[in-house]
Amino acid sequence: MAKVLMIEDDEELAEILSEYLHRFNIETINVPDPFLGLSELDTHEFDLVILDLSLPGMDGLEVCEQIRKRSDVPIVISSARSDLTDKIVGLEKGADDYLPKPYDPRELVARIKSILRRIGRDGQRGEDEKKEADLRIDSDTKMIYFKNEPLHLTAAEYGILSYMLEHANEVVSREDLIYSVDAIHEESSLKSIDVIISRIRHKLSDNPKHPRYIRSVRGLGYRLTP
Amino acid sequence: MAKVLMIEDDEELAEILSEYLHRFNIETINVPDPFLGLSELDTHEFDLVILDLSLPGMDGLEVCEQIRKRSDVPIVISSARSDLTDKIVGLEKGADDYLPKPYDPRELVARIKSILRRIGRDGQRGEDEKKEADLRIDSDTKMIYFKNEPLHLTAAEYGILSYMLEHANEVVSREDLIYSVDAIHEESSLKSIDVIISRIRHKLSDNPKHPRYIRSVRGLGYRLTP
DNA sequence: CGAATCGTAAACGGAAGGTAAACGGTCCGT
DNA sequence: ACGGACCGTTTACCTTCCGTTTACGATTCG
Repeated sequence: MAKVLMIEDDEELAEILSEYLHRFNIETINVPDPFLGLSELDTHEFDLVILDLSLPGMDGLEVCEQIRKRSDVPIVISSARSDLTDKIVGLEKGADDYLPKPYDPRELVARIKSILRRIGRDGQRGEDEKKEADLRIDSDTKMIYFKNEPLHLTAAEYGILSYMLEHANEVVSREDLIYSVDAIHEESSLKSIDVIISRIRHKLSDNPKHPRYIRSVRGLGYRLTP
Repeated sequence: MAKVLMIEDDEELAEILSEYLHRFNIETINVPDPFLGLSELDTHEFDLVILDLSLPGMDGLEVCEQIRKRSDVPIVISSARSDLTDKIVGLEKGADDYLPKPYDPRELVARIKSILRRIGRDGQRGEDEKKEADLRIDSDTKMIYFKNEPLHLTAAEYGILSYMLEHANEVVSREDLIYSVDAIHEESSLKSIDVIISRIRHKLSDNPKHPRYIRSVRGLGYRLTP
């Protein structure tokens, strides 16, 4: 069941679409205004966003930007305006598709399915298909590979990353790290960890705003999801 | 196995009914007086209440109101009085059915089954199929799962929710929480709890008007049913 | 009705996190 | 031993987060 956030002020239309989409295994949450939509995005995860452009209180394209600022979730713009410029600007702001109203719901479904298929997140991840971790450590050579490319790490970076790989998916505190990693002196400031984490993130191209690999757990430490 | 609370001062009758109902997969707890009944409701969950109207110490209709005040549990009134006004008042006070004594136990069973069926909580999901709780906590990874999706919680939210999970189905006071949750300062206003509860409810998509997971117990605190 | 309680949006501010830059110790090769 | 490359550490500054308070509407109680 794919989860979709629909930001649409015409609540009746939203209801109809919701019902229709549900028949195609797409679950929707409807919100009538963009601020609600953004806060919804902050608290729940969605596979896709359907965004109406003519919204109260905020320009639709602005909403698009705001969404893109906090997540990479696919966006389908639906709009009564069908001028080329709107379309272009929308797609430039980060939308994945642009659907001029009125449209046939079937087209909407088709486009959604297509986008979800393309990015491989239709919400029904096959059976137990286990995809290989991007981060892997070779116990013989003591090298760490990222997407099968060897990483070039300093001693402290290596120490932290290997420790976190051994404790994958767990929250690792800065204290844990400072005591367990040889290349870091125990009497150092905890802030050193932050700096080295930052450097590792950079080498993993991990955007700290929306980290994929090393996410910080406020007040506790960091968690690695390899 | 549906769980039913029977408030009935004729203990012999209660015993007989209990036995009978048990044959139809209905488990009952008997209490002879209304105060015991209400406190039982505060501490345990029931699928339905059978309430005798001629009770010692409190008017039956008053009991009905009190029950309705703290829960939406279905109520079947059973009464020796069979005047129309009693019946009407009873149903107005929130009862779901009214059964004049004497009645055939078979009718009682039929009515109970009917009510449970209507609200989709007959307590017997398949055979021994264990209903999995929607909320689950993994203490290793410090994550709480909701319908098998990990929740993104802040420290205070996590603290409150995990505490309430440890005390599931009990009423937890704001004082308990403020004292037990690290992320909340003890000197804070109790109102902070309300706000964070509200945020948790939102993340659980729990409608506060008819909460499924976190219900407030006026004047006492909150109760979590995972 | 008024008073108490609850729900929650909004705003605030202290604390935590991100990271660039500077600093300084260690390890080289020459 | 000298100078420089390397890198762990500290500092400083900025941003973001989130617990808390406040305010107001809704609901409930007596």
